[in-house]
Amino acid sequence: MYFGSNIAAKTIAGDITLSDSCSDCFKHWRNVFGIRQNELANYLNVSPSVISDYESGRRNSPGINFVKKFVGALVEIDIERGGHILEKFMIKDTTGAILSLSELRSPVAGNKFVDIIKGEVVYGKELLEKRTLRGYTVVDSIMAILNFNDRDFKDIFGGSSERALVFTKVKLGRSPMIAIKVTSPKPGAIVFHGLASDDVDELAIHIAKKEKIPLIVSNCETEAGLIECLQRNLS
Amino acid sequence: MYFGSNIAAKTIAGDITLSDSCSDCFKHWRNVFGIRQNELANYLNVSPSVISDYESGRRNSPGINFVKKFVGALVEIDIERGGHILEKFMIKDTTGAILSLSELRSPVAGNKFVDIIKGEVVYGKELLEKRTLRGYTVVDSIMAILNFNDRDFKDIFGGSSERALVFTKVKLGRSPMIAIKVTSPKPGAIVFHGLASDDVDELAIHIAKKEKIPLIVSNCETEAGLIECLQRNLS
DNA sequence: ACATAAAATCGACATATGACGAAGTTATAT
DNA sequence: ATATAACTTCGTCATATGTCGATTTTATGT
Repeated sequence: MYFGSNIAAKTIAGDITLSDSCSDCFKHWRNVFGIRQNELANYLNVSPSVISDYESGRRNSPGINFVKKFVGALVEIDIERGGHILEKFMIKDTTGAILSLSELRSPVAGNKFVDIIKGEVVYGKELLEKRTLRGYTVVDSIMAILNFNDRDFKDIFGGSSERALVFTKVKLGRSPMIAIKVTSPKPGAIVFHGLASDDVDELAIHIAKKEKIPLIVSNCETEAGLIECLQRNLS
Repeated sequence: MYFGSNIAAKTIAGDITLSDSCSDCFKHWRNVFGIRQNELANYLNVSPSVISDYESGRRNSPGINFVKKFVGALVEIDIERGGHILEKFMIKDTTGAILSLSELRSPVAGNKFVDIIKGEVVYGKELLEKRTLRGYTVVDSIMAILNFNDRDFKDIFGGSSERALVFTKVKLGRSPMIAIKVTSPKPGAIVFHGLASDDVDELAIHIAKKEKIPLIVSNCETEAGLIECLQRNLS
């Protein structure tokens, strides 16, 4: 199962933005995706010369809106064609633990996130007032404990510490919190699913306090329901 | 050992560029690094109101040059302060196999790269004429074979297939090429160090041909010398 | 509550972008 | 060698950016 086309897009956008020669970069990435200037221009509803102008370096500091449109088009065109180029840059989950993963275009307020997942805050109500989240990852805690290594954790954070990490099939929540404790960067919020808020392990709460990470229990009926809530309400 | 501050920078730049609200993003990242508008403005030699204008969304498509300067400043200020924020986003090599890793600001021509590493092209002279490289990774092939897993390979590519992958302590080069064969994305060039060009394994060359990846043997005296050459000549 | 630091707002203006379309180049295949 | 597809170059112009400095608003610490 592949995840993270948005992470791939980010990498490409970052590459273009930081490059010394964004014109070369534009051309490079268009070529990687095997798309004609013509096609791209059509897709973006601009004249082909616009693409060429960018690729030939006529403008030296294009606005990020153009970069965004450009990268978006590469990604979408590739997806239309089957996503074979994108696939190479996406995360391949070999552990079977990742159930869902997304980076949000615009951040959500912590409180709103709690509502979306029918959450009950076990620790960190005040923290959530101020915190915003920019992505989430849902992992099967059983599979994660069995199969994750240190690097897997880094992968699922996608470079941002403002993500929610959602564990499903949680009994008491001790082991997930231990995993968090030894990991960096830390998530901006942790969600448990599968247990009542009263059942959350004391040590887990203790770690949450120490690390200042809000701890939430989701009362969605099912795992699938939780994932659906996230996907429907957050983009 | 940590690697890849440039990858961190890219992630941040990509985040800002693709974000729906780049102004929020500017503010977010400045806050993550704990830098005052004031300080940033000083560092960039602009008036503080410039920073505020960007963060308050007065302009909706800032040029990538500003983004570049902005991210660069965050990174450099953090490094001056000890690099504690950056560290969280960098790659931590737990395998001991990564000797050096860099993404270049501007691409190098394949041929120039060969010269820099005192290279002898075993296969793919023509390919190198046209190819450019945008980064390199030097790995200890012994350590890599012992300790790398599938994901480590993905990590060291940093999202770009236009990288050179340099293996040191190579005997014949067969196992490194086998590793490449099962990996994606593929590097743009492979360098072996530690053996004579005549000793390169036939099967290794065969794979290189099949995958259309130039295969180069570096004649630098020592591993350390090779790494120094790279660091001195490429940024 | 008050002083001070930090951040936001805003008018102004030189300069660069974003986009078009026509005309010119370079590859590539027949 | 020629036709065609793919790409580059360039003049043009409306609009947006990039930046400043002065002023007002919002935090923060005591």
